[in-house]
Parts: sequence; structure tokens; C-alpha cells
Amino acid sequence: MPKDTFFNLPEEKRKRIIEAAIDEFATHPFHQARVTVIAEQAGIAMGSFYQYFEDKKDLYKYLIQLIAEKKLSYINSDMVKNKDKYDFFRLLREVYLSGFRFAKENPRLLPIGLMLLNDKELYREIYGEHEDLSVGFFLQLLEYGKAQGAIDPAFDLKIMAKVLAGMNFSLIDFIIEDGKIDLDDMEIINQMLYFIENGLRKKK
Amino acid sequence: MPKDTFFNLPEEKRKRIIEAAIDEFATHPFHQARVTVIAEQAGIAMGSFYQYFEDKKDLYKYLIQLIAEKKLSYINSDMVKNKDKYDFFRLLREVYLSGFRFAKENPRLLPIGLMLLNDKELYREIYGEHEDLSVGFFLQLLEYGKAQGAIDPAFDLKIMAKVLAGMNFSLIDFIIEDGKIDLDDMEIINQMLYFIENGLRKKK
DNA sequence: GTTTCATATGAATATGAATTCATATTCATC
DNA sequence: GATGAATATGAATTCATATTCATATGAAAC
Repeated sequence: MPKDTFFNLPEEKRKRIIEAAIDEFATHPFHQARVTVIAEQAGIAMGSFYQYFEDKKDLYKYLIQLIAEKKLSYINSDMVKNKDKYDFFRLLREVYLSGFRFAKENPRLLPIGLMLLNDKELYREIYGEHEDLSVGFFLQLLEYGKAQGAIDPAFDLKIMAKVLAGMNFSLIDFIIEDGKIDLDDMEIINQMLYFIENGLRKKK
Repeated sequence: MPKDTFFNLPEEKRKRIIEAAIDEFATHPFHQARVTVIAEQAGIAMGSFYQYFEDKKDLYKYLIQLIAEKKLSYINSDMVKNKDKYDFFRLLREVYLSGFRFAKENPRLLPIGLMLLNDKELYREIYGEHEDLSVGFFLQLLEYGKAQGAIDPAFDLKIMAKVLAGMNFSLIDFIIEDGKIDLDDMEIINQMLYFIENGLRKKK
């Protein structure tokens, strides 16, 4: 957690630092990201950086926390509160749409999360031995779908939770390949959902 | 490409170096992998390393090439030669099975490829602007399936190729999480294929 | 207007590799 | 077994950063 000195900073300066950090961590995995670049881009001296944070990891963890909170509030906002109104596939659609919208509005945050996920050691250090958050999330969702009788009972939900989480990342990957994909084009997400629905749905 | 000195080495020594490299690159992404560790584990002096290779990247690229060749020969072996006998879904099954078998027999090679895929810059340096090899592979396969009339025509094959490639990685991810997964247990792969087949198949 | 305290600074230092290089050793050839 | 070319060696160097530290600044307190 950053030191008090950081939180005492005028908001404008704090923002500059966070923005600089996002830029660097969005383009470099943790170990390659440079504190010097962050400090320079934020317009603070190297010494100041260590006035505000214990070390590079301190800032990084804080950033991850900010991102996680932001994303959670996204998903929670329109999804969870509708949980009892929507059927399973509608909920699933909402989850993917939330992710998609989040990606559109915060394009620089996604690569940060992806890179963390690829550094198992660091991931474990931050989240402990917790199961991957997003897998856990999909597992819950699938259990709800099973209870509703929407899902083919032949499926092992633990396996499928991981598959769905993986597909969510594929979706993000599409979006990240900047330029090539028109973010207003819902085709990708529709295709993916069509595929998933056919794949999971209980046969009559 | 390694220098002649490397290829002149007695096979035993060459193997020791490659094995040491596999160990290091399987547990560390390129930029974190240490030449010192590789040299030490192979039982050669640091200087010798630079007698054999231009630099760290030289060895790395060579290793990637070895792995790609090995994997290609795997997939080609029983898949491509049966292309005209099998229907699309059978072929797809063979592809996943090949990947699965390869993973079983070469567990240390998989993380190396995964980590490369996550380092877009390095990936581009090695493969140029080529589309991801495995996406291209699945695209071809899907086009074959479409020609056969096996696939729901509503799908955009480019999108689905990427989805399938992504799922292939999920599968590998399962396998890598060592210990937890019994490699003789075909359940994961069966579940995944069942899901994919339902998802893609043309409705009557 | 002097003292005090928190904060800011960037040059100096520490670190952890990659790479080089001067020297030692091996090996084939005569 | 003498010779030189190829190969092996690991200590020294370089390099790119992270981190520390001694000093400066500035604002509030008296």
C-alpha cells in the first residue's frame, strides 16, 4: 500500500502518477516496467517516487487493486442486481457485455490484467493461492445455470468455468488488437455468445 | 542460429545445453531467463556460451524452432494424412488429441510456447507479421468443415478460428497446472470437444 | 524572522544480469 | 613431442535499472 505521503498529495499530482503508471504497466510486464519512466512521465523526481511508495511492487499492487475495484463495480452494476430476473443465458450475455463495455471504456487497463495473469508467480503473490478470480466467477454463474436447468447436465462445471473464462480472454484479445477491430461492431461478441449458447444448452 | 562451434559439440554436451535451456525457459519468460543459470546447469563456462551462441536470443530462437518442428511433426503425423478420410469433427478431435498427447509427452515444452505467445513483441520478432500460426491452422480446418457442410453457416470463421485457438490454450493451461490433473483422464478433452461440437454444428 | 517539520530532489550507490576478453587448455597434424 | 588453430574458461566489464541518501525547499508554528 502506498505511503501516506502519496495520499496526501494534491489529487492532480496523484492522478499524473497513476496515469504514468498505467501507461508503463500497460505496455510492459511488471519486471520490464521502469520506475524511471513512470517518474519522468509523471514529472516527479526519482526520490519522490520512493517518498510515495515502498518500491515498484507497492505501486503495482495498488494499481491492480484499483483496476479490480473498477471492473468489479462494472460487472456488479447491471448484472448482479438483475440476477433473479434474468435467465442464465441472459446473465451470461450481460457478463460478456460488461466485459466488452469495460474494455471499450478502459482500453489501457486490459493489458495490465492480462500480463499479470501470465506471471503466475506474481499473481500468486498478489492473490495468494486463490483460484483465478474470473474462473470462480464463471463457476458460480454456471451453478446458477445448472440449478435453472438451462445447462446440459453432462458438463463438468469446473472445467467449463475455465473454458468460459478463457473465452472471455479471447474476447479481450480481439479488442486489444487495436485498430483492426471496430469496437462498435458487436459481431464478435454475438458470434461468441451464439457459439457458447449452442454449446452449453440442454438438449430437448 | 547457433554458431558452428555449437553444432560441432559432442551430442551429449549439446543435449545438456538444450536441456538446461528448456528448464530455464520453461520456468521464466525470455527476459527473465538467465544465461548464467543455463550455463551453470549445463556445466559449461559463461564464455563457452558465447562461443556457441551469438547471445541469449540466439539460443532462444533456436529452441523455439526445435519445439515448433517437433510439434508440427506431431500434428502432421496422424492428422493431415487422414484429412480426406475423416469428417470435420473427427479431424478437430484429432487435432486436440494431438495437442494433448504432445503435452503429455513434452510437458516442459508447453510453457515455453505459451510465454512466447504472451510476449507480442518477441513473437513478432520471431515470426514477423505472420498471423498467429495456430489461428491460421484452425482457420484452414474450419474452412474445410464449412465446405463439408458440417458447420453452422452463421459463423464468421475468422472469429471462430481465434476462439478455437484460444480454447486450445485453455486446454494446455489445464494440463500445465501439474499434479492436479490426471493426464490419463480424458474427461477435460471430451468435455471441451462436446461443447465445441454442439456449439459449431449446423442445425437441422 | 527564525525554527521545525514534512516533502522534494537528483546525484550517488547497489544490484543483477549480459557480454567481453585475456589467458589456459585441448587436439589434430607434422 | 612441437606447433598452431580451435575451443574453453571465468573473472572483469558494461549496462540498465532499482533504490538510497544527503541536501534543498517551503510552508506552518511560534
